[in-house]
Amino acid sequence: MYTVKEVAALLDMTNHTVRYYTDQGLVPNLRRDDHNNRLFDEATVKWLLCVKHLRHCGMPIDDIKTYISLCQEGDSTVKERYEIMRRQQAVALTQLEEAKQRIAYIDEKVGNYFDILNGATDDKDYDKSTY
Amino acid sequence: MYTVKEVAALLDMTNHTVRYYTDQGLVPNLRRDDHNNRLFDEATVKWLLCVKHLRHCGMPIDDIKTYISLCQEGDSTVKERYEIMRRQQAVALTQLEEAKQRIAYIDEKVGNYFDILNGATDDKDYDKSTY
DNA sequence: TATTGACTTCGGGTTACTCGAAGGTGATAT
DNA sequence: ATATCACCTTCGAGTAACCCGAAGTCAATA
Repeated sequence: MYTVKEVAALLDMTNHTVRYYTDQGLVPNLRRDDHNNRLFDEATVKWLLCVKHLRHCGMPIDDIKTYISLCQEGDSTVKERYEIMRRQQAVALTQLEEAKQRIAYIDEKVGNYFDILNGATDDKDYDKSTY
Repeated sequence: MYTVKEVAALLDMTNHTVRYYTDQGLVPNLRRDDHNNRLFDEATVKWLLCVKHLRHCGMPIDDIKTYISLCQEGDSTVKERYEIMRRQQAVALTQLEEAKQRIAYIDEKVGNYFDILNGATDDKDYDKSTY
């Protein structure tokens, strides 16, 4: 059983965000202790992780809510859930490519700056417009 | 020379976002034609690309503005810019790892759903809590 | 006993878009 | 000639997803 703080640390989000997601009804069957404090068991942590991943795909809260509801409805919704996840799979792959491009871009910048700081001479042809 | 729409398509952002960034002063030396329409040359497209990458690292608009200003100030700010980019490099690497984890998570979901849809029997031991 | 610290709810604030209205321009179609 | 596009512009309001802090509760520790 985890508290808000613990689960936030575990999944690398803020306490505020954890509470926000639970308040939005994105975490089914969330328990409370006798002082009304949120208590996360293994299952609720998994839901929260699912929410986190979908959210990081750019899926809006309301759409995540829909997906979670479908999950609760049983096997009849498997096809629909499959299609949702397939779409997020495509999104996630695009994100990966973008992340790589971003890294390539930044690596080049860092390299350029590094060379300048270390007094590289003009044996490299810098594009002045990039700094 | 590109119009808003063209540069938006080129860099894969919305027209609105392109205008928003320029209005925020994130694109130095942006030209206008005689009808006040924004005109992007190679240099301004590069600035916009830089803004896009930094923004996707999660850098706030105001911080990007600061970075752009430093760029305009000449070589005296190279060290500071280097340090900024080093930090974003770390962020970008973290994002890459997260993207990979996200993909692994979603791939597993998709695989599970696929197996169910294709009438897989119980030779695989599904964790029921994940659907 | 008093302080510490983590929890709660609630409501306002912030960021970065996002949208649409209202209007201008220039090219093409009737 | 004029209408209809398809762009562009500014501006201001709306939205999503946090983000923060106040005010209060409770348990454990100094």
